[in-house]
Amino acid sequence: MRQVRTIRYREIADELRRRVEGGEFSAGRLLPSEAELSGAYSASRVTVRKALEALRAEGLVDARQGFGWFVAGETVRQPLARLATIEAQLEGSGRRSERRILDFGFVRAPARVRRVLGVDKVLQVRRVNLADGDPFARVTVWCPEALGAELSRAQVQQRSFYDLLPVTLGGAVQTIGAAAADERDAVLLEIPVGSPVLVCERITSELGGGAILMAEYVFPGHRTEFIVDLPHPEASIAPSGLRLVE
Amino acid sequence: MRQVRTIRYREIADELRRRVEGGEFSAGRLLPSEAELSGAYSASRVTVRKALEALRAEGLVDARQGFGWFVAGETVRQPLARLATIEAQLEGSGRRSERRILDFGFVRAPARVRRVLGVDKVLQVRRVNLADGDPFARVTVWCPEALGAELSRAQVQQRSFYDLLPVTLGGAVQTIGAAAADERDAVLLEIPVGSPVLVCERITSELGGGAILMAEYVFPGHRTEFIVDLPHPEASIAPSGLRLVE
DNA sequence: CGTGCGCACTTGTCTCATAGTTGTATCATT
DNA sequence: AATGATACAACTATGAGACAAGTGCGCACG
Repeated sequence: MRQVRTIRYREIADELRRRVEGGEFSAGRLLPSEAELSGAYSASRVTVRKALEALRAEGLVDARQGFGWFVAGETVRQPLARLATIEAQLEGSGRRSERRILDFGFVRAPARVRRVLGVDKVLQVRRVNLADGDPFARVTVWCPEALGAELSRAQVQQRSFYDLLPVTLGGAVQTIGAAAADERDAVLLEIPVGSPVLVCERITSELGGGAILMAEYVFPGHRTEFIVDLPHPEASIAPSGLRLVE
Repeated sequence: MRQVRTIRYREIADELRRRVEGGEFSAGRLLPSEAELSGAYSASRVTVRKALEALRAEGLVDARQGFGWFVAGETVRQPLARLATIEAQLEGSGRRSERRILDFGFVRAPARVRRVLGVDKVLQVRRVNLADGDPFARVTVWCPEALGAELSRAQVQQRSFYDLLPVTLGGAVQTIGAAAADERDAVLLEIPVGSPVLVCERITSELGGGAILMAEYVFPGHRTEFIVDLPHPEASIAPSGLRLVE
């Protein structure tokens, strides 16, 4: 029988795959550093890295420079309890968050936006939100021209509308639905055309006033989910909840 | 013993979340100052702040400059506390609701259900919910064999599990995601294969205990959407003057 | 008695420093 | 070609500290 020449980095990759899939490193926890693994498996860092990169190619793990290796593929879970920006929630869960502005301009509002905000001309900003470098949401925000007149493209890229607007926010109503990705969103979110997406619409009101901000969010279905904490399920019919659309 | 790599600020965030949710700091009451927490956890103010900001992103706490950190309060919990059974909501909106049981039996639980409920054998009920005669949800419910042993097929057809189970329900956690309809669900819901659906998973716990009921809901995307009312924490914060940290 | 001012304390936001991590080379060895 | 050894750059989490800005409170002063 011929001696099979084992390739060390594949052995290590198999071993690590076993450990990761076995749940040894739960979500959020880091894998041992390359240096530690190097010691544990008596292999050089080069070899350990090759193994880890093989697993990254499979989508099992991922790494950030200066941070470490971690189990990948956990969906972004958005707690749906309070009025917060997605960016804040991402930062809070330790992810890197950026925005890429697609377009920025003052336009005549689409019919529905006109009806909700009660104005004709609006600032419309389309952008893509990235989580750890991957596209994670396509967002369109509309705000009345009067309020948005002071805003610049650079400002909108760096901070959220919630931070920028010079008003006190009163609350919001958000709807969550499912749809199929159209071609434009599919390209932006790097998913196949027709794959399921979560579509949300959020109408934010001024404290004690009417609607001042309207936004549409499109999340890829495989990466995102909302999570709702229900302290007392026996309470009955609510203003919020599931709604049948005609 | 191998050293587990952790991220300090996440540890502190978890610990603080535990303390806040455990009711150690009642609503409106101040948390210890960043300096105190820094000393208590032997971490720098930077790290403590990162933890607190993570909790703020979740909406659990908030802060005001020169004042302190405080629990964001019960006031916001109520509106969301009422996502009751789907049937109750339908009845409330004046629609006729029925259930059609697809199958009813005691089986070995799927892996995930086993992990959540912590039991091996379960009662599994699959059904379709109808609104005004049209299918609008495919539901699968799992409950531990011990609890479901007394239930009959006729019973689950007529009443909801919430009504039937002889325990006091404590709360639930529900996730909402998007997916594509597989063939089986497509037939049941009378929609094309691959069309977008809302997929929800609800884990209900016994009062003061662990998970006792797990359910999966599949709604056709074109007919259903969730609507959520999001109050703003700032609006409900008690004004200054309340300063009660031992 | 009331009012303004300062003091102590808080969060918000910087800077600088350090240790540990991944990313990416180069060169030698088997 | 796979592996080992090494070096360095870029990045991250964390620590320590300084300062600005906001808040609450009590005290001196009018």
